[in-house]
Amino acid sequence: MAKEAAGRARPGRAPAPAGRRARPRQAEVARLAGVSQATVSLVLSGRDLATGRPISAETRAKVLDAAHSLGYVPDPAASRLAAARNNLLGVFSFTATFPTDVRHSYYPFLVGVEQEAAAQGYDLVLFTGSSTGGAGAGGGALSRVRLADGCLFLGRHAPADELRRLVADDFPVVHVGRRDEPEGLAWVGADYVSASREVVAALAGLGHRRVLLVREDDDAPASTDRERGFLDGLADSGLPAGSDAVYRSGDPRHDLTAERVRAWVAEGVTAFVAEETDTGAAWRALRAAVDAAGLDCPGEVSLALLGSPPADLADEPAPMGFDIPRPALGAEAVRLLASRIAGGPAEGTLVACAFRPGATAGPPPSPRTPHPSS
Amino acid sequence: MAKEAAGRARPGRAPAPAGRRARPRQAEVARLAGVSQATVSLVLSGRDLATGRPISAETRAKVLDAAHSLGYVPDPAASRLAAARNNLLGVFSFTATFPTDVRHSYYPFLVGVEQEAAAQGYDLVLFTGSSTGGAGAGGGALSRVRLADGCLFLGRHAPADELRRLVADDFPVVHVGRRDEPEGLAWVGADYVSASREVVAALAGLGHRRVLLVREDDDAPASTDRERGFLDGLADSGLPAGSDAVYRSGDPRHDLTAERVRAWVAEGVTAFVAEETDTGAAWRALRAAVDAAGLDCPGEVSLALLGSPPADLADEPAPMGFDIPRPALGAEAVRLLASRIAGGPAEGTLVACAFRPGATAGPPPSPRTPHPSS
DNA sequence: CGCATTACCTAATGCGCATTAACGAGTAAT
DNA sequence: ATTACTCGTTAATGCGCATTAGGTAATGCG
Repeated sequence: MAKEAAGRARPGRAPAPAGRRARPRQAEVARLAGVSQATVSLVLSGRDLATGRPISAETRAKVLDAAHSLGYVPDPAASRLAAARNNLLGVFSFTATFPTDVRHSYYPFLVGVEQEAAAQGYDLVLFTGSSTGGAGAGGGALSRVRLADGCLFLGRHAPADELRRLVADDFPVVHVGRRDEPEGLAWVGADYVSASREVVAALAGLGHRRVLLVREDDDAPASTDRERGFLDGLADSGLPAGSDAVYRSGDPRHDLTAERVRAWVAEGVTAFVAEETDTGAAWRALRAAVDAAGLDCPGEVSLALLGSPPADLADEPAPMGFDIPRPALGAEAVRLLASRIAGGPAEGTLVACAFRPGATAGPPPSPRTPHPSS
Repeated sequence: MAKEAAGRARPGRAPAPAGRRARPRQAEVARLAGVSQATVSLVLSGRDLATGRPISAETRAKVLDAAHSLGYVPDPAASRLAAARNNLLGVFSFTATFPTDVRHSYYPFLVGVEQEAAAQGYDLVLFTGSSTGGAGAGGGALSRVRLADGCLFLGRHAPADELRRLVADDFPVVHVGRRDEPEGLAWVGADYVSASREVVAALAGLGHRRVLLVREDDDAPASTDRERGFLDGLADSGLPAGSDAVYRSGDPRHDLTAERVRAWVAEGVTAFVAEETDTGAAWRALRAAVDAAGLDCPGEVSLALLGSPPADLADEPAPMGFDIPRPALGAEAVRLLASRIAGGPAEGTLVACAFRPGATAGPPPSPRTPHPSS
């Protein structure tokens, strides 16, 4: 082609402003060590040992010395471009700003993520949904995320379309939390169904025959799974699992009054179960209503929470329920992501929750007065 | 050289596994639009308009259409490699894990950082010091950081050698907090000297003649600045500013006893000032000792804190002192970093703190009993 | 009508690194 | 001694994008 024209055009970047000594490149290391750049790359990436690539110990030493004396550090952007990987894992959270808010706290997840990432030889990079800077064309999340080899998404507010897009491009993505929406999305989630079922089984085992679930008006998988587990649990124990076993309210704090609780108790309900949410509204409302109704908790009614109590109620007696193994979930997510990066399948994984006996449940009161259901 | 050999070797990356349709490149956009890749780059980066580069409106439209219909998103790694910039700002914090701990909370800074970054058209990327993954050779921080165009460093635990290295490589770095150590490091800091001085002036203005500073055994600039401001403030008001005006303890909780406080008061000290630290140890110890000594706070002794009270003491009466304008500091840091990226100088900037009258300081007790000092 | 502009666009090149075909130098086998 | 390898290293190439020197067609000027 125009090969003979070579030498005429001289585009590319202008040389760095004089006086600025730039960071050393592999080429400099190579020159100092008296070898080629390719050898430097082989040695420094350890690909020689791993793939049984033959590099003499002497050359290795020369290269490593040179790299060390120059203080060589690889350019992650170049690595990613050339090798399509740079050992970086992205973590994307869609909180308002930084994932620093303790209430929404992703923190426990992140602990597990961090540990497992380190174990797998990955470094972490965090992205947030808020900064909608001016990164040229394209959506905010989409572009930044590709700096890393793969990305974890936290929180139910992960925008479906961006996720869909990443999945379509076959970019390794793992969502923390069960999620069906974008077909082909990998996720890890807590097994709310089994855990909720277990809680109901425990209550039934204590002798409760009428158990009521209090939930908010939200159709996230996290909520529906709990309800399903609850109903399954009732069915398991042969208890009535009709729709009147679930009380659903958009504003429990308002709707869940002491009178209502008393009415339920009069009908024969001996145990209440609340779903866990960000705010813990259902649980708070339930506790408050039971208190207001003057009912003794482990004595007259039993309570359970399908999750962990909010942080600010940590000093109250632990409710019966289950704990989400958040660090384990995070770690599992990293493992799955690593597998995806390596070309593994995009599967969904459930992690079991730990049952918590707590101190808010006991046998139903008195010689059980049979209330003929219906 | 071996130019005639061209065509024989066919290295480079293996083509993507069949079936995986990859993310679109500029080349695809170009093909669809019927123009060259270079034109696509020009149009999409807006460099045509900015630099008065002549691109016909028709071509622009064709390119933009094509890009949109393909859902093109730029690869940040490639951008960074080619242009040495990708509109990403790094934020590096050296907390144990993620910057989620409320106590060390960098949160207020980050709020400002985030706002200003968005305003300047940058997106943010967070790094943490903990993940010491296996990113090949080289230090953890050093490599990751270069993904971004520049980086903010938070916290006094930023490792000096890595910072030095980045500065030496002329990588744009701004440290949040005054810092002299690596020569040529840009920083933004709060003006503790002036603020502390102001607090002392306020106490002197109330009539106090003997004021004592309680500080921890730490030589970070944040501490020494406060001491200097304190001493300057004493000098300003003509008060004795000898070394006995400062009580320094490695473990205030232990050393700062009620007896000691009583002794100081007997010597004529009427006001105490504590430095602010991560833990708030000095302030806690001071409060506790004064309480234990049975001294009424605004009445018999005045107290001041050179900073903001720890979060868990937020409901106590606000101490006299000053507040660090953390969001403003964060914003200023971003401005400075942007300037550095654009080639600006590596300067240090002080931001003024806001004086807080509080409720822990009043006039000294009684008809001032002149205690001949010494 | 010939030459200089001007307006638009493209070819060519490199950023820093990973990858791989191929080559030179030994060594073993035939 | 020639072939057949193995070992150690390098040259060449491209990742996806930005950049810049030209090139080409349309226009201005005398």
